[in-house]
Amino acid sequence: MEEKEISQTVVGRLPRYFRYLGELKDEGIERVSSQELSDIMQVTASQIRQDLNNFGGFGQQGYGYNVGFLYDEIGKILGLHKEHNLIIVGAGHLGQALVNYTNFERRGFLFRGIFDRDAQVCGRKIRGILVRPMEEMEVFVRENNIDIAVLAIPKTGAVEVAEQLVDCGIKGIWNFAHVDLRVPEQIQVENVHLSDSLMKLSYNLSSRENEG
Amino acid sequence: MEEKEISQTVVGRLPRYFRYLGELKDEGIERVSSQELSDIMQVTASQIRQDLNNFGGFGQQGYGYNVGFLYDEIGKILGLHKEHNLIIVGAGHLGQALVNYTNFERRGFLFRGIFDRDAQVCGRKIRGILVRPMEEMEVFVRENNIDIAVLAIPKTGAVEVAEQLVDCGIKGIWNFAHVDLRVPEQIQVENVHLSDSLMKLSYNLSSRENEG
DNA sequence: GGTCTTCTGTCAATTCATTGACATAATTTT
DNA sequence: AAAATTATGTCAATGAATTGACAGAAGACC
Repeated sequence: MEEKEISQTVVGRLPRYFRYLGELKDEGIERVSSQELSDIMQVTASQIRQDLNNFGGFGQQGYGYNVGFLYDEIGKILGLHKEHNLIIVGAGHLGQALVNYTNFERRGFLFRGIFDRDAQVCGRKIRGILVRPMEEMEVFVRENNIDIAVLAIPKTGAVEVAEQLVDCGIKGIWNFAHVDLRVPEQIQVENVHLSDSLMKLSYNLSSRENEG
Repeated sequence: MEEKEISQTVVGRLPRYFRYLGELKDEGIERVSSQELSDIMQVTASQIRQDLNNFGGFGQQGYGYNVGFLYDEIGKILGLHKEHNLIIVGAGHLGQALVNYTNFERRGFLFRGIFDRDAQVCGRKIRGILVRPMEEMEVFVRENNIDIAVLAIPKTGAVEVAEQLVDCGIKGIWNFAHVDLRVPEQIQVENVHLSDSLMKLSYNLSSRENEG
């Protein structure tokens, strides 16, 4: 169905377009040109046109882009028109924080279950969702049509859990564990390596210092 | 002091090198060649050599790289030999999760203060650190030599808080708020846009489906 | 100590990403 | 209705990142 392979560089920019278009929409703005967007978003107009054209001609010469239409289209491209069933593995501070962040649900990412290896934590509820023992995970994933697993556990054990998840048919893993997962290529992994991000900031702080 | 500007693409890979070298070091391995690292890390040996050479000749022909030495050097490049004083703005679930994640401290990122606009939350302690009202933030930053602020607040208000932080001399912002901050160019901003990351995963899941 | 092997640092080639330019289509103005 | 303006989609040019290739330095071996 997809004509050409889209680079991850482009994909990485889509959510930002989506965000800005959502804001324009909320402000009641109906049309926008690549130049106007360029001014707002601080990227070149050429890049915007190039990026959007990967997915089709959404604009019209002499008019620009219809904000609502483009917003919806990018939403579809990002797969936000479908619902996703998620589980969280790891009910620690981070896992809890993610469950409690309701914006994901608003975009169709529905937390269906939470799993933790700690028996003390199991049985508790977080935002109304029961924390279950790890042993129940595989059956739960199969029975509840779960497509995304959020890995909010320490790196020890993350590889093993990822393997289990792959075995019971998960499609994607949102990985907060500080380790690289080796999974079959049809499984999508999106890493959020917080310490890497902080180190990058640290680098930029020092390099700035050294410049003077 | 820096000879040439290093691209953010390269900088973004440094923490990963650092992580793998740390693991090798922990395993007691003393030397490693770019080819061996290449096999472990799944990147080309050429890229590894190219990346490292941006910062100097750390290796030796016929020998490879000394793991311990290279680990330390990359640590220094990343600025991990210095301590950083951090504050967290926003004592919600995410802010708490970050404070409770002790690995940052281990790398020299020290949480010195937590701030929240909610009077109900102020006065509480999180991992021994007092939550203070926003009004005290500016003075606290100045008096405690804070260089990094972690923005763990909703996007409403984030821009304003960022401005305050810049005014009282912060050097870097680790931004978890879902908004782009406009700050003077000497201030470093590192964004962690979780929903963007999740949308990227969502895109890759759908595009994979469409391929068949 | 001489020979062989290993493996870096670096240059060149290639691939990928971004920017600039413009023909042309649709809109707006008069 | 014609002229003027706007702004896309796309091609070409430029710039950046990645990969490949190899001279030559250091280590390993005999």
